[in-house]
Amino acid sequence: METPLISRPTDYHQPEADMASVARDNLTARVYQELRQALMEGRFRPGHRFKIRQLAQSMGVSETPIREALMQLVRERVLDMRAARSIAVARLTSAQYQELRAIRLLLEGFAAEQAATRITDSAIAELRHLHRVLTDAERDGEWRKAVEANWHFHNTIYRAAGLPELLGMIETIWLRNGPLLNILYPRAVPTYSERHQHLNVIDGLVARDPEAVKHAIQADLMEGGAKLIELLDEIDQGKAPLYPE
Amino acid sequence: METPLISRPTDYHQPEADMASVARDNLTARVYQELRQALMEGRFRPGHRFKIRQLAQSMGVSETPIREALMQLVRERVLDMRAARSIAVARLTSAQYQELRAIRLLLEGFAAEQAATRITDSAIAELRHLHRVLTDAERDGEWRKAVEANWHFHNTIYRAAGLPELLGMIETIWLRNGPLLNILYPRAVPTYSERHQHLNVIDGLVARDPEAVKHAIQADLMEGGAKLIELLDEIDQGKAPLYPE
DNA sequence: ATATAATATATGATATATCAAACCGTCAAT
DNA sequence: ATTGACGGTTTGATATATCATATATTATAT
Repeated sequence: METPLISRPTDYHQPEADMASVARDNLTARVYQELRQALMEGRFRPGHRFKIRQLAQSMGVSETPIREALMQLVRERVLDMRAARSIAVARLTSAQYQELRAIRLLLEGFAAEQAATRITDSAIAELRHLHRVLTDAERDGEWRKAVEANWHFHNTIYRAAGLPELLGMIETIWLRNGPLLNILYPRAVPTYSERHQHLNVIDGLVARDPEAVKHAIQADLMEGGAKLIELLDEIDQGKAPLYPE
Repeated sequence: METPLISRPTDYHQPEADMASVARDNLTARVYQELRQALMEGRFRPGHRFKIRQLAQSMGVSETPIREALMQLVRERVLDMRAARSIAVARLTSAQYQELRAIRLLLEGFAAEQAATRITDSAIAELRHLHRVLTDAERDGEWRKAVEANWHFHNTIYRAAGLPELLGMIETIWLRNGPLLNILYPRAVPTYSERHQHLNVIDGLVARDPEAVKHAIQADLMEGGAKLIELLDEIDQGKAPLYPE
């Protein structure tokens, strides 16, 4: 079910044999990054319970860095701590998803706007490639790959905005959406009115037209989320299961 | 210099004598809240270094909850960890302040808009009171009190929006501004073109006019931050000290 | 007296032991 | 068969010991 996390043993009490290992950065940060990536990739479902000792063993570190990384994800509301005895991947209600989407419209719209005048031609070329990966993956039903390519597409734009604080906030929201999106995507594949909004985004970037890029990004978020919200509403009302058989 | 944090001893290994103490919530959360409040109130300056052991002793708990709370604030960029050997209150450059302000214009503008149609009359009455506290404090040069009243004014509006995710993000940004704002406020007291924007905010709320409230809030942020940015630019260029005398 | 090496100290990072409460299963009573 | 009490187990919470490195201090050589 859940793919086990890669184990990266680094015996703290024994002298390090591997001299090549640069920047022995702390274990908490590594655990945090691994968990973050795993969650973004949908390797853990909403509601999946994490156990500190179990993770510690599977990642080959002690409980301390595990606990610290988990608590940081709890603070970001990526994980949820209920009943003071369970740490689990947060579930998103339809209302929460919609609130986050409203925030995304603002933040990602702004980032897109800023990117329009700063993005490089090579980044635009990368976007064309990523969009092709996305559509190919969707055609082949490779949902995980499609979700990943979509994120890379958006992330490439937002990075071009050159606003690190903004980028951090946007990434956190995507991370919170990750588990749900990966699970539900096959049942809520976006349909586009006529032309895929990504193409409008690219056109706007080529023209260095902030307003056009902003609108295309916002339209993309709305069109891409419409089916998901329908499905989420059904799930919230018990009409559809979160995990179909 | 720095006011010591209130010590709240709770000997974990001894049976609790105080039966009245409800909800023995965890120490990490308490430490986190205390630090957050202290930072919001400007009780620690930008650059102030925290020491885990020292805090542990002054707050009467072990190092674990202290460290955990600090690391969570680091994750939120309220604190800054440099050189892997020091945890300090983050310094904000003028560029960072301005980026955060651009984000605030969006988020707080949206929150204000939403609040306009949901706020209660009693909350509006509270706003009138808070604004009076603010102007009185400014008249008397009680800067800390003015900063606090200003935050309560804004927070009251944003809470009325009824959007918990949005509120959390806004609070985090204010928290990040807290230390700097409290230190620099006396040297960068906002001046208002003609009428204090808070009064326009209140008028807009009374009229339940989302657009008016949004514009007044955004104008308030701009006017309130203008002098601060001038000062920050001077500090960044070394023309003015961060801490005078 | 200055500069460099040696030593001591401080501090964050990690591992681990212990605690208390929640959880789970068993078994007896009705 | 259902329910409830009891005891063991699991699990997060906290405290603490130990480690490694950065920093400060002292000592020694020139």
